[in-house]
Amino acid sequence: MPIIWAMCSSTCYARLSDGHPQVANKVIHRTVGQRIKPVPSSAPGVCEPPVERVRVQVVVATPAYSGLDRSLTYDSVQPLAPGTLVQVPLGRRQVLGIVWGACTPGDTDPGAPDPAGNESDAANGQARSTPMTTLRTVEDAWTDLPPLDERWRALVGFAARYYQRAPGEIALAALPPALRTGPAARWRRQLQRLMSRPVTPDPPATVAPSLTDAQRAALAAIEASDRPLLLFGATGSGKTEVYLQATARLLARDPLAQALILVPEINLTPQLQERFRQRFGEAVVTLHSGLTPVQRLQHWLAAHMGRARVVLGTRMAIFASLPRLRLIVVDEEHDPSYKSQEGARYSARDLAIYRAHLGQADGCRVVLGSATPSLESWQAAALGRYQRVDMTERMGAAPWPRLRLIDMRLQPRGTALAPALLHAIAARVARGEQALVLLNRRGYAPVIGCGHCGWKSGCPHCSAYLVFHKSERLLRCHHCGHRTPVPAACPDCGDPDLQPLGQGTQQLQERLEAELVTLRRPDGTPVRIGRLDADAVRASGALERTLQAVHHGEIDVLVGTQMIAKGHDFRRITLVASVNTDGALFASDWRAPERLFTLLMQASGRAGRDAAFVSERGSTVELWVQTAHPNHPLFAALARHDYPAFAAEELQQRRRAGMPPFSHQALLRAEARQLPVALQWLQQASEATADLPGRPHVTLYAPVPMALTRVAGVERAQLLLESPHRPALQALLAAWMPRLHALRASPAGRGLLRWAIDVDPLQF
DNA sequence: AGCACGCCGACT
DNA sequence: GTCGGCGTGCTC
Repeated sequence: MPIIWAMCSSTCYARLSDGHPQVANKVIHRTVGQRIKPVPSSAPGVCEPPVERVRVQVVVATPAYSGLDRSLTYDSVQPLAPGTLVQVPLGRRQVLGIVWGACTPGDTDPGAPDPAGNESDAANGQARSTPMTTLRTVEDAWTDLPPLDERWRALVGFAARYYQRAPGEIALAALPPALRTGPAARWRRQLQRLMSRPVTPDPPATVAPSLTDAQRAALAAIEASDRPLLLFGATGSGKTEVYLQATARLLARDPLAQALILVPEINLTPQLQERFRQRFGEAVVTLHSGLTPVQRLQHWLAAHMGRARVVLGTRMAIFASLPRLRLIVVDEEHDPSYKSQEGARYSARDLAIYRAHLGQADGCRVVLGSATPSLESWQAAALGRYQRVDMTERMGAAPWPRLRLIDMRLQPRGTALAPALLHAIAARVARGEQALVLLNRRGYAPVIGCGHCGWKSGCPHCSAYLVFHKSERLLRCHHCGHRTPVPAACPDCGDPDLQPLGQGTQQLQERLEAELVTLRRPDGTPVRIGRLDADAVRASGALERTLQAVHHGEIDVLVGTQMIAKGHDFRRITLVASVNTDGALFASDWRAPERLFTLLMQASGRAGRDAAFVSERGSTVELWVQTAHPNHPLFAALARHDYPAFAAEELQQRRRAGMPPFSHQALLRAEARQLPVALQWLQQASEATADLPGRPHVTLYAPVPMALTRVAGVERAQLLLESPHRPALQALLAAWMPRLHALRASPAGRGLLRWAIDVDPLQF
């Protein structure tokens, strides 16, 4: 006992004398465990006397607001190359870290400023002079794995600086979770198994289809250009074949080169994945959140070791370790899912540009492809920063769908589906054609209400309505997950007359089933209505089953949210309809028109993919849109499938209003139990910018509650910053961060739950 | 973020 | 008299 006492901290001693045996025992065990355990070392023999002790800078997964946002200094018994994975003690835990700077001699004067060549540390070098004697030791180093290369670290460093996060947070989040959490032994086995596998066979010799002139021109431009390439190609114009052949030619030219293909959501584009597999076989790996931990580790390792030649993945794949990366493709570059909405809010598309820039000396190219590019990219091409290549011709497809606008002002109030549209759908189904019906609301009805007193089904935790899900007989909150049985009577007045208000995909499906129940297909079989939304695809395999059923013609009408507009190549669809369009047209979000145009273009691209099928039965291809604003200029451009015209119009408005891409924005978000706390903190944060660099060029707006103020019992508010000058905004944000940390810790931050900065926000 | 400590309310 | 809530603070 006396020995233990001597090693205990003073608090522990005090506890013992307090006479709380249980508490004291807990403390003793922990303290003793920590102090007595000999420090394991990867080179036990050289531990004493220290031979080549060095200090290393290590980043670990600590978020920016933890205060530990810079690299940590550890003692090491051997020099470690930057990029080496290490296991280090942090508090009572052992965590995975990455060596981030060059090693420095271990015998430096403890008080001397950190001599590591780490600029961020040098800039914030105050109070970093941890005395040598207290330095803890690197526990283990994965020296059998090649270190993460300099370019990768530069990418992570840039992302950290630009998005105002800790390098360690971004770096560690980019590694497969199994590496971070799994036991080292299992990880080593994986690595060895992978190393012992035979080398990836060369891609199968497939016959690539011959290219159109436009495709050949695009291919040539990819190889010749020293700028990012914006591939402006209509749906069905053969963009994918350009990606495939650009990749094939690269791999043939350089036997070690790697290509990175980014897609918005891999589950929704099984056909793209299949084509890459067919063309490149084993040389392709995927990287996305749907993989099992072991798969993700294997695929990541394959990329890191250079065994995978092609990585096909979602936004997270932008951080894959690819030592011989020579080509990056961002397919559907306008898609908002490239912008991360939690954690470090990075844009994979923007980082792709930077990553290609980092690899430019080695001839790394980047291609952004879209039929409806983001206005940011469109403007960059107009300014010559990107090179634009057009592919306007649709291959093998029928003429563009004709736009049919249904003026909802002329329909009886509350009409969900205009009779004319219903007839059109029925006519097509009777001819053996298919229809796609878009409705961006899942569930049966977005809200239920009391016809007597006006009560509506609000969520108790959120400032949102509970959505009525008829099949489950539940009211569900789509924001916090709250679920409750549908009440038999109004909770306020007891009236049993509760009505579903508005229409969701479930109701639309039910409605169409009822309306078309007597209808028969050409072969005499009854009509089938399918549904595709987040609820319908929750069950595993449901998505694939439904997609297959549409392909095989078992489903005649597919109702769904925007996910039905993406990527699928359905051959027999001749009619696409948007049922509830106006919500997006006049939303408070100023990017809503852009998203609507993109969605409707994308959706109409699903129709008439097979020209022969359409002409065989003398049919036409149509896009039906129900709207109360048929004269909106957006529809004029849509009728002509004229993205350039739409972009020109929208850019002109943006320029006048000083909106992106003519300005750059950042949001400071704050969350608190009480709204005033969040608002007041933002106000103080705003005032704390007065003397910051860049301030004269930055506009700060008043703190406001978010559009959806309360989610899961937390009130959210935000402060918008805007500047025509990106460096000014960046300088302000960087200088602001330490003050925000201080403000959080001060009395002003009392009651604040969280805060975060979102650079280039997409959602407000 | 984890993970600890510490100080207050309901139970064996 | 203990179990357990989450508020505050620290981690090279």
